[in-house]
Amino acid sequence: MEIEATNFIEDIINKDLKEGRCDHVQTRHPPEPSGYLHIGHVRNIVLNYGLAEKYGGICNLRYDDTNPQKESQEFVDSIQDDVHWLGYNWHEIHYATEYFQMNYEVAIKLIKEGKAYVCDLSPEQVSEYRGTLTEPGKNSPYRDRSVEENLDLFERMKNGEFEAGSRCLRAKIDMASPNMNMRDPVIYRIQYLNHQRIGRSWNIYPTYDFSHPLDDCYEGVTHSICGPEFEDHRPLYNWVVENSGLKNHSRQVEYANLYIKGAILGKRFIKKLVQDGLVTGFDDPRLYSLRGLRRRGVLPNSLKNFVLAAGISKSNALIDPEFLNHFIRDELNQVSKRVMAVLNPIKLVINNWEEGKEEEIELEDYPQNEETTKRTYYFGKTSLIEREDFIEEPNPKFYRLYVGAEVRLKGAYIVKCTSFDKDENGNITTIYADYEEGTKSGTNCTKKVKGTIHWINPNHAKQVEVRLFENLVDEESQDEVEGQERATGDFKINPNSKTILDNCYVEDTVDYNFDDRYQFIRNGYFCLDKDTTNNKLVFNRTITLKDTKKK
RNA sequence: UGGGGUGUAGCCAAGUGGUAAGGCACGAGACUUUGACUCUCGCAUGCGUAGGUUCAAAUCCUGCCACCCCAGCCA
Repeated sequence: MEIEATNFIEDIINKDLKEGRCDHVQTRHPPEPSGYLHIGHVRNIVLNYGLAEKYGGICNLRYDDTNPQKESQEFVDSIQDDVHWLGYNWHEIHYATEYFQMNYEVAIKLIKEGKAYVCDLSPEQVSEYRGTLTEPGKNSPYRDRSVEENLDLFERMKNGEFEAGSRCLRAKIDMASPNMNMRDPVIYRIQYLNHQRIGRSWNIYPTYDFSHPLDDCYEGVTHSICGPEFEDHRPLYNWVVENSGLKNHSRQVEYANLYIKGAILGKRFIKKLVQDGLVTGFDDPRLYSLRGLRRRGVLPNSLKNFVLAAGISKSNALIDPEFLNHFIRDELNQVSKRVMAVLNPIKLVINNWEEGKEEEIELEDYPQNEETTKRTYYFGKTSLIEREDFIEEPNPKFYRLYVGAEVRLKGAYIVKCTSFDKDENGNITTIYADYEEGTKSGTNCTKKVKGTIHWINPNHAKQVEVRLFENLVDEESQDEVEGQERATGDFKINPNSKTILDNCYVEDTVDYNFDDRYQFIRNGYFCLDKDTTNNKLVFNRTITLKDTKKK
């Protein structure tokens, strides 16, 4: 399924193209390598790579690696891997740190033109001088230093002569601006850190506000697409570009964030879950990290279709998880191999079936496709069926097994339940039924029954481990995790978020592969997990089937 | 509180002066060797709110309300 969607960003691009503000489209995907990618990043990735693709332009991957305090090589590697998994390719790969010399030269130009100055105020003082939301700031006493002194001081900052935090370079704009970002923003700070890519080669680091617009211009970016939090940085973005003397003028376009109700997003929250041992790692299947989703069995196109269908607007969206689930199911339904598996087995014995006799039956691998392959399976006297497919006390809304009820065994015969055994503790141990001749599936049997259940022949079964997942966050505290910033860590973890069943059976007639997706009839969509316990196959349930059972 | 942004159904979201697209969810029915899938039908006299302009307003104007972002030498 290909989702076609246009949005306001394309309107802007079309207008720019039409009015000659640009003659091509170039975007960039600018992650900071400070965490693993999660579903909230997919929209940005789809937009940047997708728009470039759509307009025949290019999209570079550019790491915004200007703050070594939060970054590491682990994250730069994982980001590339995740982008590839989503099916995108960058044109070139760049790092903000590549442009440090060029950034530095622009800074020198600004100083020479009296548009930037070295400030000796401490971080606390800078904050004090900045004023508040309602009161204007006041000028730094160092604001009017001579060009020569600024040049000298900046050079010495670069040479590592001053303590970190003791001085910084600031753009000289307007301390009384109602926009806090324009009150002489810091554009360079001193940091003596070992950067993952450039080591200790620089003692001064440009801030995002300074490097980002410049880097966009160097690369020839036409549309710099970013989150809503940068909307009031746009005047600063433009100030930097206009005062840089660079030819290319990129345009910053903001769009709103996308959140999923009940999902914990945000790098720092996911990190906390991992650190606290509440999840097994960044690829825990319960997480909405790309790694987690992937291990859970979600296919990348489902994610793309989801963000495309959700649309792009300027109002922050808190989306119902069922909306995502729909796209996950939709794709899985098309590609999954149908297989019978019993998760919670109970024995079913056919009274009127000859002991030891097995009959070949035919099952379709992909009944959702016209030209499906088929496989042979075996029906015998004893089967394993799902415990919940039998009920002791009949209920009019229940149309599976109870004494006297008729049900079809998928691919085989219609059977009628006759009795059941209980052990001394009152647990049901065996169910008995009669099969009806002439009702085999695929023959021209006209008899119809309400229910069809799946089963496993224990002589042709693999015992496997199955992992079922539910929402990580306790439902009652879901409201507290609505938005990324609101997820303060107060949420409760759902103790049932992960269930491991180790007494499950699947047909042994199927070849199981890591890349394949399976629908266990009536039990949901599954994929193989890399972990194996006791040499048993381990299946993760990606998602359940839609449940429309009448209550 | 100064500035910026956003308010269309339970959740997303089209709409740009001509009488409220679409998807998810939900409800009813058909089909069915999966209570899945598929199909059919239903689902806003209403567009945050109060006024105003107009033959005509979700769209234009004015006031008000709600939510989000900004006072890092983070991005």
